[in-house]
Amino acid sequence: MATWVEPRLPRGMRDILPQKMLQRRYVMRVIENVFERFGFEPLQTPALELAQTLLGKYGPDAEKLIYDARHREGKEELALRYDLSVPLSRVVAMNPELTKPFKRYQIAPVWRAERPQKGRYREFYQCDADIVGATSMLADAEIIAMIFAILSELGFKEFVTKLNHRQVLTALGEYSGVPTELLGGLYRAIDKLEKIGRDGVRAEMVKNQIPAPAVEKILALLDLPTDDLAAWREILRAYPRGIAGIDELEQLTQHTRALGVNPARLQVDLTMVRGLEYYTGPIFETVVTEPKIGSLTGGGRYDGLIGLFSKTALPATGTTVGIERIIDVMDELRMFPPNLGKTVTQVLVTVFDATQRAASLALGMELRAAGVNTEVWYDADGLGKQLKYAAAKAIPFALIAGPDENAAAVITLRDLNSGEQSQIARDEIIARLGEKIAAA
RNA sequence: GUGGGAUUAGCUCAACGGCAGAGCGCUUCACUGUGGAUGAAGAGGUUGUGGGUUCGAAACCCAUAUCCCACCCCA
Repeated sequence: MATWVEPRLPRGMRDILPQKMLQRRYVMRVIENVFERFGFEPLQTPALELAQTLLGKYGPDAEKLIYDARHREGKEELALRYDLSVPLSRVVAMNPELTKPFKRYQIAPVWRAERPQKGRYREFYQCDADIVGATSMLADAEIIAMIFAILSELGFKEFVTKLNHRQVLTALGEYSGVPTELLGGLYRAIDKLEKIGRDGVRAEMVKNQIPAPAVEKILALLDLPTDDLAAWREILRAYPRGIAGIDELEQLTQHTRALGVNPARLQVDLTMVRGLEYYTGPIFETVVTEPKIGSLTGGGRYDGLIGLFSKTALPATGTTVGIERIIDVMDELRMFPPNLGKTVTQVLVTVFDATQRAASLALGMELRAAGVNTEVWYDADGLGKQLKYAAAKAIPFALIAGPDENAAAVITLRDLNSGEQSQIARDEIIARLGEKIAAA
């Protein structure tokens, strides 16, 4: 035997035990169903990518969080994927024959070496849906409509999707005259407006060495309502990129209305910034106000990314749905459907004694053949122990058959939730149990 | 990556320099055809890990790991 080691997990990683797995699977199935309803196809890619595939795509800050994953004696420089958009771009570049627009979804783990916190893990699942090869703002609008479909289907009421445009932010930089190398600091300061207020943003800009005249110009802008497109259009009229961005935001909001998106839950917010460097067009982010847990979805248009892997550039837009945070929020707010069980098992077939074992096993296999998730007890234990097991696992039903039942050709069906028992003819048991399960 | 708090039985916590404990849970029994009720008995601990101070450390000091909180960033 090897030496004893205390069982531990790597930092920021966790096991997902069966009861939690059932919740996760429920959320994933809802999301997958909505994705497919909008015509997105499933895709899978390796957890590992060549390091060069990932490097230089996310910006220096994010790049520090990428996990190295070299084989001990391997020659390839490998890294664990950091998101699903870059692998998608690689796939599209490698498979030019894919029919465009290419709509795919992928639900898979990604790894980021961040400092863990509640709702922030180093290994976590992302659910991405992207459209490659469409320049129309209708594609972006469809992504937003899909986010709304997912969140409302999961039972979310208090959420808001914020919209901004990378080109508007770029124009804002041009307008204020902030040098390119300081733009990141400028955007990050602006992004905090809601959180730290106007004076906080001023302090943040000063801290980030934004020149004083630029600080004043930006602050004047921030005094406008953050969704006043007309006012911003006027101010940015000398900056074609800004105007183009505002045009696109207007088209986008119109399209979302045509798609039935509730306008009250969609807010243009010209101070919303997303960190990833590859965004080029509209950007969007969904936040819930109730538990403060950060954003539930985030995405945008990245028309330049695929061009980094291919001679022919392709436009792309999409979103990440933050399943981990959705699950955390739903757990906290008890949003899971009440009939979402704690176990997959629907019935426990008890074994009355050794002479009944064969009969119980046969009954169990019959139930399984009929599609009922069934467990059969292993040992010659008392019924008390067997029912206690069923109760501990929250198995809803138990079947009992001893000499009394045999004599009458019946089986006792016990409902563990109500404690009610009924005798059912042996040859009707599958049909009757099926009804009970359906009603539960 | 920076700063703060926490870490003792499976879980929630107590003991604050002098014999490591309680509640819940678990096992067995009261109960040879019935779980979540009651009563009794029992099992379970390198006090996160490694050093140090002390006659004596769960407690004080140092380091380290993990979790939580705030930054940073983000799903």
